[in-house]
Amino acid sequence: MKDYSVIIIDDHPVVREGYRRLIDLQPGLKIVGEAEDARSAYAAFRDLRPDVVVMDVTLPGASGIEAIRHIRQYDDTARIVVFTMHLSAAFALKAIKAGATSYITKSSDPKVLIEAIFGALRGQTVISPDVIEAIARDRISGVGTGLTDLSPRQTEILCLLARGWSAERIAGELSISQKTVRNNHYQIKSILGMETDAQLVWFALETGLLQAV
Amino acid sequence: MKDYSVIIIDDHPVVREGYRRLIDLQPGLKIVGEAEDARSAYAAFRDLRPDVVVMDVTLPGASGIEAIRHIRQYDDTARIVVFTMHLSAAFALKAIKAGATSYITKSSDPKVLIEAIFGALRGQTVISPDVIEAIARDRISGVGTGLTDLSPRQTEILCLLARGWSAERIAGELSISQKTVRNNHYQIKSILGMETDAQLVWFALETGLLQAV
DNA sequence: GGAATGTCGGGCAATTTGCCCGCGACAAGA
DNA sequence: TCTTGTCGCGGGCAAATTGCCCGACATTCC
Repeated sequence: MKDYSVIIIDDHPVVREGYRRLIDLQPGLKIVGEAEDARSAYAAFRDLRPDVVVMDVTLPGASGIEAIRHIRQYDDTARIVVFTMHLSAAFALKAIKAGATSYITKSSDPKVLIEAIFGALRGQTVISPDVIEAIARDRISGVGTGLTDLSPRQTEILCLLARGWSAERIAGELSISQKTVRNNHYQIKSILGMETDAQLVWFALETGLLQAV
Repeated sequence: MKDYSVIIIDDHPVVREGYRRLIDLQPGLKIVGEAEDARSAYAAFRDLRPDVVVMDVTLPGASGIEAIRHIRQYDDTARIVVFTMHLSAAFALKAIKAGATSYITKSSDPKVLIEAIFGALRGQTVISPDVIEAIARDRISGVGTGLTDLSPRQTEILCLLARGWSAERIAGELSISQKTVRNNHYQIKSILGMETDAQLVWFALETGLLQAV
C-alpha cells in the first residue's frame, strides 16, 4: 500500500528534523516536501499535492493563517494540520475558520500529532486538549473572543494602538481627528473591559490581531 | 573514545526529537538526558553532569535565564549552549551575562548548532550570525539594550506596568505611593525614549523581561 | 567627608481621559 | 417612505493624569 504523503512547513530547521523523526518513521506516512515560509508553502502544496499539510502558523513573511486560506482556496479538500507553540483559543479559532482541519500545540505529546494526521486523512478535526481547555475558559470568562464586539474601525484602531502608535500618528494615518482616535481608544477599552493600554497589547496578541516578533 | 555527553532542555517534544536527530546521530556526541522546564533542568544537570547543556530560554515556569544562572552557580565550568527562537540582542546578552557559553537561534542551519556544541567543549563562545547582526543594529541605533539604563526598581515597575497593572495596583503591591509609580512610569518612558505604554510592552517582550503567552 | 546614585514622593501647569452629546451616512425592516 | 439601528466622526467639559521640576534620605564608592 502506498504511504500517505505529507509536507511540513516550519521556519525552524530543528523542528523540521523533529517532524522527520516523528512522521517519516511512522508506517503509512511519508514526508515528500518541506517549506519554511508562507509563500513557498503554497508553492509546495501546488507542486506536490500532498495528502496532508502539517504547518506552523507563525511564519516569516506572511501569516500562516493567510497561507491556510490560500491553500484551501486552491483546493478546498486540502487537509491542514496546524502544529504550533501558541496555546491560544483565538488563534485556534482563526486557523479553523481559515480552513485548518486540526490545531495541535507543540507541547502536546507527539502521539497527538500523529493521531491528528491520521484523523485528518479521515476528515476528522482534532484540537489538542490544552487548546480545548483554553477555548472553554474563554467562553466561560468572557464575551467570546471579545473581538466580535468591536466594529471594524475599532479593530483597526486597536491594532495600531497596540503597535504603540500615538493617537496623533494614527489620526494622520487614517485621516481623522485625534479626538476621534481618543474616543475610539476609550470605547475600545470600555468595550473590552480593560484598564490600561498594556492590557490592550496583550489582548491583541492573544487574539492574533498582532504577532509577537 | 568516549562520546561527550549532552543534555537537552526544551518544552516542545517535537523539538527534542529534532535534537535527537541532529545531536545523537552526530559522532562524538550523545544525549544522556532531557528536561522540559527550568526546575528539572537544574536537577538533570546535577544528576547527570553532562559535558554540554543545550537549552531554550523560554521555558514553562521559571525563566531559562534563571536556570542558566542556577546551573553556573552550582558548577561554574558548565558549558551551556542556548538554542532559541528569539532573535533578540537583549535576550542574547542576558543569556551570556547569566553564564551561557553560546547563543544560537532556531532558524540557524543545524550545522551551526553542532559547531557551537563542539565549540563549547573547547570553551569557545558562538553567537549565530543573525544575533550578531541584531546586536550590531541595536548598538548603532540606540542606547545599548536599554535595560541596562534602568535601575532595578525601574525594571521591576516596568515589568508590572507591561503586564497591564494599574498604577494603583502596583503601588499596593510594592507598598509605595501611586505618585512614585507614576514618576517611575514617566522616567522609564523617557529613559527608553518611548511615547506610549504599548511600546513599553513590546520592549519588555523583546528584552525577555516578559514572555508572550 | 564628599560625590554619585537610587528610592521615594511633593507640586503644578498642561494635557489627556472618561463620559456625554449630536450629526450625517447607510442598511434593514415596516 | 418612514422608522429604527448601527457606525464613523468629532465637540464639550470636569476630573484625572502626565510631563517635568524639585527636595529628602539611604547607600555605596572613592
